[in-house]
Amino acid sequence: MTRTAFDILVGHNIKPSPQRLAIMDYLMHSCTHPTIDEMHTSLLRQMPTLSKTTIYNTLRTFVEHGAAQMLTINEKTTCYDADTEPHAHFICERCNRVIDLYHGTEDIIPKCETMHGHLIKSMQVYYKGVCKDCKRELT
Amino acid sequence: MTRTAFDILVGHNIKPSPQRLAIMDYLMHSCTHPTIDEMHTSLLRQMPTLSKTTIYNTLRTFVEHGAAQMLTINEKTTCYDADTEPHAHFICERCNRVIDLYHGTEDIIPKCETMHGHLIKSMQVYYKGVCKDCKRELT
DNA sequence: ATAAAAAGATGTAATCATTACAACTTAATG
DNA sequence: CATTAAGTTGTAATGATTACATCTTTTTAT
Repeated sequence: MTRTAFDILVGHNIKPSPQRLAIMDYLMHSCTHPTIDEMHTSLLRQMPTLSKTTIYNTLRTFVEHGAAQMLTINEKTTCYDADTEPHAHFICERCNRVIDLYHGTEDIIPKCETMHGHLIKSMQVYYKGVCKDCKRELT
Repeated sequence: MTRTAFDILVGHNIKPSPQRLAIMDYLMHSCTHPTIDEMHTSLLRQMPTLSKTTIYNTLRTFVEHGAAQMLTINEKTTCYDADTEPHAHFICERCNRVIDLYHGTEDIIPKCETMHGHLIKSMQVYYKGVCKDCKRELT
């Protein structure tokens, strides 16, 4: 039983407006960690009146309610991930793709509670380098 | 024997111009992970002609040569760290301070070589929450 | 040493992601 | 059904970063 965008929103106490549902649905089914601009461009087809401001507002809401995470791995533009399970991200300096890495974070997650007296609320692990595909093309 | 800014620059094949030396020296002796703007404001006193563009150029050079690391933990502005040893960073959502955390990264560093076929060149670990001092003030 | 070329620094203008804000629309409440 | 709150939209403002042309300093070759 896969969770729908509706379930996710309601489960995080976010009112499911048509715009929010469309944005969450897009984010859930995208594996490319889209930017605000990409989401806007793509979603305009199915929702021609959708404004960029709404996407900004919506994603801030999602992040505040824990329904998505914001990635600042790319200095240029922020991107987003609907998968809120702790996992690392890799960015390729050549093709700029952001790729999920599901290994490597287990060891530092337990320290998420408190650390040196600071209250830890979230964590991000970012790797940078050259992805598998670009590596091949560079030979 | 503490390494000087001169040593660091020469050791990373960066020509030690007066501006670069001043910037590296400031970065090395600062524990606050300064932004470009903060560096500019502070360094203007001792070097009144120093331009912001030069600081941007210089820090790009430092990062490219591995003499400093760029931190994108704060969505608002990029900040920098002259300590290139792998360590984590914590940002306080209340006072916005960026604090070094020297524990928690050892476990994932060994995976820095390759991972799922990707070539890993660098890594960042970011924690967010409320710092010790702000926690106390909130009681 | 000196002229030519390269590297570095500076200031201004342009770019572009993000935010502020006011007007408008839709949903909730009584 | 009327009133209020919540959500959406478009435009304008902000502010970090970059592009670029000019100027200065350093390096190289004659």
